[in-house]
Amino acid sequence: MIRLLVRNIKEIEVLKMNEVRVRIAPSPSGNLHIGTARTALFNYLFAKKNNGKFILRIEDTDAERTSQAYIDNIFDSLKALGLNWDEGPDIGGPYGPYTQSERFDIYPKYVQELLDKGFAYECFCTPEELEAEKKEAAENKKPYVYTKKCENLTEEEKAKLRAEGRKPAVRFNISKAQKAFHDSTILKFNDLVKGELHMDTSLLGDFVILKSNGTPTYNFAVVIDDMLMKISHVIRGEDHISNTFKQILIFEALGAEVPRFGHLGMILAPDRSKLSKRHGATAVSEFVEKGYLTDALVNFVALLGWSPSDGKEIKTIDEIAADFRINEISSSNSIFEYDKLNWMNSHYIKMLSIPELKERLKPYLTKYDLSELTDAQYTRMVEVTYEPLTLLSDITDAVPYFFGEGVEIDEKARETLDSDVSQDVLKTFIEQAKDWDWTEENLHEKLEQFRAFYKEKGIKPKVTMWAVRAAVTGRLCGADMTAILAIIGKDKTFNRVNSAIKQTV
RNA sequence: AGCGGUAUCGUCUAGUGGUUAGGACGGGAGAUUCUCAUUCUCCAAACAGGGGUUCAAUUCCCCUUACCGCCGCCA
Repeated sequence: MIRLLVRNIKEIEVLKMNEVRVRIAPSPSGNLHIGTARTALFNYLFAKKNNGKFILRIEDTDAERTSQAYIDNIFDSLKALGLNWDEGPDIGGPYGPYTQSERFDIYPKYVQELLDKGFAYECFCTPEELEAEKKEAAENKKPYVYTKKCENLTEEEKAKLRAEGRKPAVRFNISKAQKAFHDSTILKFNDLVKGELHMDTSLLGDFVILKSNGTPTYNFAVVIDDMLMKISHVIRGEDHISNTFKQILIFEALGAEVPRFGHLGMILAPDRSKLSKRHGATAVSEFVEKGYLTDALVNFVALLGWSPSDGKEIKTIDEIAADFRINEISSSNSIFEYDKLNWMNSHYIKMLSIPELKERLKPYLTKYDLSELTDAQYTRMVEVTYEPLTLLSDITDAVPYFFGEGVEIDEKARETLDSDVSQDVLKTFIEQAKDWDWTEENLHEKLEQFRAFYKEKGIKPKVTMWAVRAAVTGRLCGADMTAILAIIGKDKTFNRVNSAIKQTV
């Protein structure tokens, strides 16, 4: 009985060890970047698919570049995208804290362990000395690697340097770790998306793991945190591949289980450079402000590297998760093209219900006085204007003629109004329409008759309507004319048409 | 410079040792419509180049080229 229990516990332990735990670890030195969002998405999808945990960790070891506003932005953006985390700074979890700056007292212990095991050593080189070495390497067109000058300092030498007031940094001894755990200088690992990756670690310089100010560097803090948080799979951008080799060695030096790694291709701007401000929005929050729907953003970004097995590209995040296989992700870079995102966004806008649209459009209608319209009129306005929208914000410029008394006439409309035909149409319109019953249903019928009336005179329906449209809306294209007239009402219509009619002496 | 990675229509991609190399966005043409848009139909558009291996290569191997990334006491 007891034996059975022990066995069960062991099995549970094994299961726990095998539990999928992934993380997204943004550094709060900016708003959540769309590329980071994609990495987060793939981590999230992988976790969901494998019944694992998705963890958020804030990497703020560099205090100078960190700000609370960025942290908030990261939280908000991730939430808006629907990438809810199971453990994180705000909600805690079994392996917290989840903010690196709050973990600073954890790291020294492991630095000491590495020091004790001989996998790390103190380095007293000054920034100036290092700079000189780098410069020399560059002049000789040699790749720069740290000289290991401080590797074998004696206690006396160290004491002397300390007495001079020098504060040491701690460097990781790559060759020692490599030798301890591998037969050659070649380090290999099997990447989840790229397959086997290898690297000659003798080409790597001993890197700093603890800065002279006592704070850990990224490469070290990441390993300690991933180890302590029992991260099973590290999915991140391929710009981290060279870090991965260093990090694997630290895991090994610490006697920790090495997680599995997967490296994603990068997202590039259309000019194949890094996606930056000059290409437009880069932060998720900027896209949202512009009127992109987070569902569309998620769907679009998932398609950068991943493709659905059934060929249907429009999918919810849950559907994508169910269909997600990390090894099927494309390992090449992909270009962020707005064309498809825009198409997808308009598609998602069309899938929104009218009540939902009415609410979501409101932030983009603040320059108008919505109280001019009844709820029924506003509903109708939305119904007849939402279809051509690419962005929610497009609504702003699509609806000015529903508001205010007069209307601004654009150039094309002006030209149209100036023609004799248009003037004739408008005069006739006033004459006929004054007796019309002003319901949309009736207007539809009357306008049809009105067009027929002119068609008999050889005037195309298009031309007839252009005159009315130009007078009432000030432009040549826009929503359904019948609906427009019904919404703005008879008085406004007449006022606008009348003011478009030239007064002849 | 060194090291690592990637290479299918313009873009995102599917796919296979023998296929008319498929889809989506974008582009073009047409239909519908009071306009713009929507919607629908149709069309054009790709295996980077050179060597191998093989009866057969877009697919496997090598080289070249191009592009991306990394070479911090940044993350």
